[in-house]
Amino acid sequence: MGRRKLEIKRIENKSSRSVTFSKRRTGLIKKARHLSLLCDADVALIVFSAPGKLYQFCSSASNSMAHLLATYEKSRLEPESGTIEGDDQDLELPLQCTKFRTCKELLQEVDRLVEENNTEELSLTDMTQLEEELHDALVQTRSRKTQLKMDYISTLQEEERKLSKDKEETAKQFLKERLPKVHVSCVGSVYIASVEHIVARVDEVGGHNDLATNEMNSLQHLLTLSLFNA
Amino acid sequence: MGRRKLEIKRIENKSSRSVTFSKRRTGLIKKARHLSLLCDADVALIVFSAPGKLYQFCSSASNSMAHLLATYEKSRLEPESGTIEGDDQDLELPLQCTKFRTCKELLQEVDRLVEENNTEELSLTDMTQLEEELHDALVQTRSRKTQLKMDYISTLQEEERKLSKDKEETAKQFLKERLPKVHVSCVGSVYIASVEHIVARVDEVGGHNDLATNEMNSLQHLLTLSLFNA
DNA sequence: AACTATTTATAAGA
DNA sequence: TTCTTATAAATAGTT
Repeated sequence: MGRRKLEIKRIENKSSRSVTFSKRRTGLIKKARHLSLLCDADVALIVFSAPGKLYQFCSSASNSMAHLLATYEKSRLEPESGTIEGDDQDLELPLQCTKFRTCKELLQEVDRLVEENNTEELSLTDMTQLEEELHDALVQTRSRKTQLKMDYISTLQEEERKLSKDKEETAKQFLKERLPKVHVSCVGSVYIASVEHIVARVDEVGGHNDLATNEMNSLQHLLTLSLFNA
Repeated sequence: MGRRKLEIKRIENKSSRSVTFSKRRTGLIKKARHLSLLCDADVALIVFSAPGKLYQFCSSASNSMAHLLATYEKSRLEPESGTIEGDDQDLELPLQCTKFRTCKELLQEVDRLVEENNTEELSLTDMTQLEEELHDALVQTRSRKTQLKMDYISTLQEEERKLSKDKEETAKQFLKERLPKVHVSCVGSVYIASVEHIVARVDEVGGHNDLATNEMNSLQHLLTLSLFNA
């Protein structure tokens, strides 16, 4: 939408790329805000410019970007819901990468290629292919590492929920001992509803964070899995 | 942009809200993709519909949503860079919340309000105000909890970087022992560059995840901080 | 930073 | 739901 139709591919001119980035980023964040306001949706948007500067938007429905991301992490553990757009390299890479199940096998492959071309040069094509395969393995490894971190976050959250429940009853008892004065003075249901609202809220506040040592150990286990075990 | 101008506020009609959500979500994801393609930017978009269904987009520049989020978490630890749009409740709440530094003080405040109005009702306004303050404290607490998790992720990542460095030299030595055959057969600089590229990449692959127990303990410390200590 | 000719997105209607 | 179309909104190239 402008003076002429623009092909959707990388803008080579650095200056116009930067101007377009600025304009479209603004527009995108605006549209994200409109979507969340109009449709009561929860939206998080993260943009890194090519030079690596961060821009972000998060709808007010969630407390913060961090909170929304936590919700996202929880939800992605239930893969039945939701759709995914964009490049999902996991769909493309496994075939190539299964060749290199371990770092050892990868190095053996290097050996094999070198030995095959004993006195001859390893062709540039061979090297490029190998480089690509290494890159793919690297991508997969990073993805796996990140996945492990995400999994751990959900472990944390589960632990947290358990502890919240433990404290729930205590907190409820505590407040109920102090609030009967309010109940006595209430003549309608409005105040009682308010008080119970507060009790419910304090229950939520009551659950704070902690960690069991055995959870720690299981994480350590997860994270010491060896490379390429996708 | 349609038959008439639309006010940007929640669409009350459920059916048109749903239709609008569907259309605008599609448009938003399309624009996110265009921004990433045109401007070489890295974009992550997460949308939850009001009923809680997840939709997401992630640009191909990042390996995956998980990878981009990890990058995001890293970058938000360097607060000098980037801008934040959307509701940042941290900017508004601290003044009100400092009143309730601890859960104990909060409960004392409930006591005080109840005693002030001994035989009289606690006014609805009082209750609403108290409710708001409790809510604010809750929001702040959640935000703090999430921040602690984020901090821990960066601790993980730092530990990981340290271990990567330790393994770097080992991996480099290992590959250099096996690759001289390639160097010998190279007549130009092209192949050497390729080989060194691979070495550099394998260095990256070499650094895999692990955890020191003392890091665990320090996390446990962080997460057992009491409520309302913002 | 503005401007404005065009393209693109989409609200309402079919 | 999906398509159509009138109109609003975004923005590419220009100043």
